[in-house]
Amino acid sequence: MNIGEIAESCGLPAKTIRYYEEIGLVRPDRSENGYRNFSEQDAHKLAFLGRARSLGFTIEDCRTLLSLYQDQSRASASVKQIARGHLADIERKIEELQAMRRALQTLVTRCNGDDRPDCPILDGLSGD
Amino acid sequence: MNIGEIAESCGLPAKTIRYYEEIGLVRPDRSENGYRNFSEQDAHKLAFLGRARSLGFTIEDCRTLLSLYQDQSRASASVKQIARGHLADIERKIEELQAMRRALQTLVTRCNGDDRPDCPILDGLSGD
DNA sequence: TCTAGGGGTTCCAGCAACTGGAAGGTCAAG
DNA sequence: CTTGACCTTCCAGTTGCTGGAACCCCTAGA
Repeated sequence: MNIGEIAESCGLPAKTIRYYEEIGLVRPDRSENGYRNFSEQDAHKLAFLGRARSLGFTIEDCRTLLSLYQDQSRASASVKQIARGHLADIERKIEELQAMRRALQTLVTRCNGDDRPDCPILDGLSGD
Repeated sequence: MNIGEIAESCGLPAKTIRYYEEIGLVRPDRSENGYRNFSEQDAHKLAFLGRARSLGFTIEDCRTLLSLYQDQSRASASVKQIARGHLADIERKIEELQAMRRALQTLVTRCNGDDRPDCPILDGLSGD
C-alpha cells in the first residue's frame, strides 16, 4: 500500500506517517520507484499508534507500548504501569486547567464587557 | 533593578525575562555596564505577564492584554472577548482530557497488571 | 594584588510532535 | 504529450521556554 492509502485507512496524515518512519516507529519497505510500500502489519501498527496518540500517550510511551504489544512474553503489569502514569499526568493537567477555568471564570463574570475602560479582568491580572 | 532581583520579585526565571525582552514584551534600559536595568513599571508588567501566563493565556494574548492594560481608552469588551475565547479553549481542552481519562480509566481498570501477557489495554489500542 | 564567587551578557541548540512548503520524480488517463 | 494526482526529500517554522558555552563585571577576602 502506498502512503496515501495507508493514511486513509489509519486516519493519520501522510506527513505524520513519514515522521513516524523517520523516528523509527515503522519501517515500511520501498517499491522499485522509491515509494513506501506498507504491509498489513504496518497498517496495524499505525492504527495502534493513532489510537495511543489519541489517548495522549507521548511518542516515547507509544514506542514502548508498541514493543510490548509485539512482545508475546510481556507482563501486563508493564503496560498497566505506563497507562497509570499517563492517567496521572492527565488528571494533573485536568486539575491545572480547572483551576485556570475557575479563576478566569470569576474574572470574566465580573467584567461588564462594555465600551468603558473599567475592567476587573485587567485589575485581576495586575494584582489589584 | 538587575534581572536577578526582578526575577525574584515577579517569580519568573531570568531566562524567561530575557526571552520576554527578546520578543518585545518588555524593554528595560541598560546600565553603563550593559546590565539590564528594570524600572518599577517593568516590574509591574512582568508580574502582569506572570499572572496572565499562569492563567494559560498565550504569549500573543498576553501581548494584547498588556497593550489593553496600558491603553486608558480601552473598552472592557475587548478584554472580555479575549478572556472568553481563552476560557472556551480551556473548556475544550478539559473535555478532551476528560474523554481521554475515561477511555484510559476503562482500559486500566480491566487490566490485571500481573506477570501474564494478556492485556486489555493493548487489546484496546490494537482495535480489539 | 590576585583570586574566587556570584552576579551579569550573548548566542546557539534543543525540546514535542508535527506541519507547511519548495523542488522535483512517477504514473495513469485522455 | 500533457495534465494532474500521487510520491519523494529536505528545510524551516511552530510554542514558550530551557540549558549550556564562553565570556564580562564587581566585590570581598588572603
